[in-house]
Amino acid sequence: MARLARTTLARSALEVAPALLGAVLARREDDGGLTRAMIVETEAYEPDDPASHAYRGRTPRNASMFGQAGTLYVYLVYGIHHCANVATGRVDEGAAVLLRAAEPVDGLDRMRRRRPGSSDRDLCRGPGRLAQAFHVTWAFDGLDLVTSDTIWLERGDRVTQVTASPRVGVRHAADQAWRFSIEGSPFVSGPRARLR
DNA sequence: CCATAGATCGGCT
DNA sequence: GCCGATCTATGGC
Repeated sequence: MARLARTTLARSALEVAPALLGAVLARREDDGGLTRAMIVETEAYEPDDPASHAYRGRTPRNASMFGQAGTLYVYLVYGIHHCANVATGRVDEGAAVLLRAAEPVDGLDRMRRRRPGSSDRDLCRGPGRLAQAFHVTWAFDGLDLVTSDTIWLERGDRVTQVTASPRVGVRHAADQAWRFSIEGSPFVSGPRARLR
């Protein structure tokens, strides 16, 4: 499987977010096990975006958002869940795409082990679940998805059926339809399965 | 299916 | 102090 090129990620978050649909997130674990899932839902966070962690400038926490395109930005929400993002745009710009949900492809048994009781549909359905299924924590913050042999992105088939909708759980800029998902996929997250 | 509550803690106002 | 780019369990319809 061909890796996603850095040039693909070095565009605005609003361009990269829909482009990541259909791509595959892959992870090689210490024991050699492989985990893969096709991305079905993303959200864009731009530099001038009040909902973005980078909106008020660079801090130790969000530093990875300001790295080169392809840098992995991992943070903790609600004191419990980790979320995985891909830095986009130019160095020091502070833009990123949140990986919200994916359809499991390989390593389902590993994901199930990390998420006991979860249905296969729910293994990667939501940013916190996705991070847990892939065992992505703060230890992965700052890794380069373009060159890392631990976690990376692979090119996928072109996706034509894309739905745009408001981002989940954001208070500011709630009118922006900056959440992108593969239309009709049962692996998309959200309070309700219905979008639009 | 839908709504609500509780968990839990790092980072910033 | 306060508040999240969330998830799960539970209770109602």
